[in-house]
Amino acid sequence: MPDLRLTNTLSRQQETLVPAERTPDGRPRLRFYSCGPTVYSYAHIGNFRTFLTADLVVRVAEALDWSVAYVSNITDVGHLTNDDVADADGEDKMAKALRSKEGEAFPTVYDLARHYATALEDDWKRLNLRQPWVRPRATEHVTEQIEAVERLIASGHAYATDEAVYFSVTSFPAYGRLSGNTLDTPLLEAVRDVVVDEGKRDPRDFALWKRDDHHLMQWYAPFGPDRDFKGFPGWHIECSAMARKYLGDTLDLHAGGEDLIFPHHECEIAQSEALTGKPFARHWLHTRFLQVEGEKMSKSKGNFYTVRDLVEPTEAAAALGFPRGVDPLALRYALLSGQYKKPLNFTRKALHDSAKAVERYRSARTLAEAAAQANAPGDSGLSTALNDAYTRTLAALCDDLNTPAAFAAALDGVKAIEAARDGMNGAAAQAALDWLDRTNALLGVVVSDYALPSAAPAEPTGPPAEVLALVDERAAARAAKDFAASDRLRDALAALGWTVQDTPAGQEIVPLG
RNA sequence: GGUGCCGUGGCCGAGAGGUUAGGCAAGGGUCUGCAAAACCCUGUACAGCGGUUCGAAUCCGCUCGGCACCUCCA
Repeated sequence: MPDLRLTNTLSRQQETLVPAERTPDGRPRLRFYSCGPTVYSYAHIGNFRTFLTADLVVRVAEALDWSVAYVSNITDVGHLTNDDVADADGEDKMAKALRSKEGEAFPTVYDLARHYATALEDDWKRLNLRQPWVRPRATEHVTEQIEAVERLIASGHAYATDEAVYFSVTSFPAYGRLSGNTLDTPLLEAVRDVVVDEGKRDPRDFALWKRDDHHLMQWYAPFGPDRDFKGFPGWHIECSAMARKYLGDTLDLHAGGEDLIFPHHECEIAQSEALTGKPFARHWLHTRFLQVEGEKMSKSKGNFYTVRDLVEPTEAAAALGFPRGVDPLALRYALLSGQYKKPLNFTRKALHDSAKAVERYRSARTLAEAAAQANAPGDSGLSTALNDAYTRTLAALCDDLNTPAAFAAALDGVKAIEAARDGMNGAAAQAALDWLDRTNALLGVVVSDYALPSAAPAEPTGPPAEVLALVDERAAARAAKDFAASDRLRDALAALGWTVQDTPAGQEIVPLG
């Protein structure tokens, strides 16, 4: 088994990921936490690029026969748009979403959060991501967060003002180790010094809890002199609390988008390590941003896509050349087509390329299934080439999740199956199916693990009778070698929206577009 | 201003001091009534300018361009 090497943001170098713990039967046990989204709207494809990075780690770990404890949270507490400002004038994004046009459908923020959390899980399945072992929600772990804050206050790492509880950054000298924004960085102080709270001791301190009895979500917390601090938790503390609850004091791996390096992950490290005295995560993995057609994805530029925008038959999908919606596995392929540690340019063309690639896997599978059915005698001549392709695919993924190299290696396997298409005996077909399963376990682009949600467009039930009549007529014309008539009929079919192709098995009709 | 990262052929995207990445597109061919599909062949790229080296896309410096974070953000 190859080593799994990943770039560690802490050292900015590739390091071999070695789980600290083993299961009773001696397998490595990976403790892995991946930051999920705030559920105030539908997750976009950039979010999913990050989740796909985590998904690959899980798949590779499974292929290496590790036991994987994979936790991916949902942030369903609305946090102020300015995390350091403790006054209640700032509006949090969940509250903002509730007041938006889409938000009118929801009676409360809780309903809104529930809706978008469900949507996230649907999209998760559409893109064929592995389910986490636990998907904890911030609102269901407020007790754990309050306990963590209490302990931080007790140990002198945090203090309460009239308005909030802050983590004292100077009490944790290693602050800045992850991002490079260390305590001697002069502007960190200047930029964060926009706080109106007079009681804040250092402008760089960040909030663990905010007192706010107007916030849409609020809980009683025993902070402050009167031990009555009705309010809501700071953004960073939820991950520290939930990671610790499910995975213990020290994680093997913690992942997220590159924007989380600072302040979110930096603050998590400070809180967690101040709390436990132990290293929080041994390895940090961050996914670079996705761009669309060479530009930053943004709603104002019209290049902002959610998964459902592309997968369902929407105007957005049609504008990209997919009137019936993009094959979810093609979208998955496109989002994996670049290595996580480099920016990826998501383009219309890349999406079309990906759709073709996914189609090749699918047709290889069809070929193999047919040959398995026929089950002609003979030895498999395919096993060696396919085993080699698998080994190289896995090796590429172990080399810092090098997905382009992995896809290149896997495609060699597809080619081997295509080349064997006519002479494939039963043994070769079994080898092909086996290889497709193993490769699918690694990359997830051959078939989905999930029955697609009902939103998946139903395939048309077949061509209408008039089309079938023309096809029959054309078969007759071809049999009579009346090719002029045959070509006229092909044009007639095209006018009805169908393409006809001649294959060794006869005519094949597919809808245009 | 600070912190971190990137710039490869028509497009997407690996590689990383001396040996073909790969895909898609394009051109040529085989096959087919014609198409389609499939298969075979073809491209010669590393932002610019200096430097180190026998040798640099790969190391160093500068310049230009882009991205992220420093304020909610995957």
